[in-house]
Amino acid sequence: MLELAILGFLYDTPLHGYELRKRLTALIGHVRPVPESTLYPAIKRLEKAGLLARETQPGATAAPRQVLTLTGPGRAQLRDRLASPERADITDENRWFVLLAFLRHLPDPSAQADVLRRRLVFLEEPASFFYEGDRPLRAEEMEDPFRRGVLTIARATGEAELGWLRTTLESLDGHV
Amino acid sequence: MLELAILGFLYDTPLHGYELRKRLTALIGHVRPVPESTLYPAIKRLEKAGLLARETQPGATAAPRQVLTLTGPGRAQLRDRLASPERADITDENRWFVLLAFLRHLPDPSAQADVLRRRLVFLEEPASFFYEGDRPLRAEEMEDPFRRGVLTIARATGEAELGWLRTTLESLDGHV
DNA sequence: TGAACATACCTCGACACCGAGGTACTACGT
DNA sequence: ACGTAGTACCTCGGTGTCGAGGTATGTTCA
Repeated sequence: MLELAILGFLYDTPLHGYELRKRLTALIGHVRPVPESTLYPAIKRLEKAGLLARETQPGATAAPRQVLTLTGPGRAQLRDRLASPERADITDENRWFVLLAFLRHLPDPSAQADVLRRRLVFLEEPASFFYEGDRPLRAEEMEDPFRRGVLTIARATGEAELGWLRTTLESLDGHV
Repeated sequence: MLELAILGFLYDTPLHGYELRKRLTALIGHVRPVPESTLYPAIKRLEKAGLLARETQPGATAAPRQVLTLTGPGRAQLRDRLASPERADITDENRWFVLLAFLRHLPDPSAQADVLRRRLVFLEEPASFFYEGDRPLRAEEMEDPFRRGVLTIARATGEAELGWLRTTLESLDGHV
């Protein structure tokens, strides 16, 4: 998730680590913080893998900046991760939102539609959180108000997203 | 998240690891799988911390079972984690749902209400995912359909949950 | 002058995650 | 007799996470 977001932000424009961290925090910091001790090793990893290059520039007010730029393989890697996401990028809402945030970087609308369809298939799988034996329990039959809340909220989310997915897919397919 | 769920399930009834894994998979497996190589070390951790005890029983059909039972400190620990959740348990929807799944184990309705109020405060914080400089961008002004989708879905989820939180808080407060 | 805060980057160490693989037994079909 | 699937538990090793702490410069305010 972190690596995808780094690649996504740098795809638009080169950034130094500190600025990158601010943008990452705006995107995913509301859910979980982005500590520097996670970010800087991640940058190193991506650099070592040849996905980004760094260039030292004098700092605007303080220490020198390491300006990070995606390399060719780095740009290809982002498109690849967007076009062929891991299962967890589809199933985990946090990761899915990050993926959506950068999906516009996939050049082909039909490839974008394929990704949306994977999420659609996932959302259409019958799923419940709570079971009595093998039988899924519906919100109406839960006496626990908190578990009922989980089902109620999940259902509302699912419906909102299904609606959005269907209209967006229509308009994407219309452009082909 | 995993540890909270383990404590939550065992609070109801003792279970052996294999059955515990099935229930964990039903609860959170849809978002991310629960590998045995994560579960068994987690059980060991909790045992080492004195939160659960194990008792070997002959297996129903195969290998002997390790039946896991929460100890007194284990039961106290669950109530403590429910009553004073970490920030990430409030902000990360996946973790929040797990917490909700077991919140009924908090004996005091006003303590339950306090936890819901923490989530309410979090949801009421103005938050956006996307910024232009410092200014948060609204769904209407995003030309990127995917980012617009993120905002649309997040808003629908937020509204559904706020509604549920408010009515549930009313009924909890009514019982005090 | 001095404290506080922001900019900007870094390491270390403890620990959690998890794919791959192993062990051992039962049940069922062919 | 053999393969497959399910039950039931486990270790190992590579890797990612992250709190704590460190280094250095610039600005702001008392």
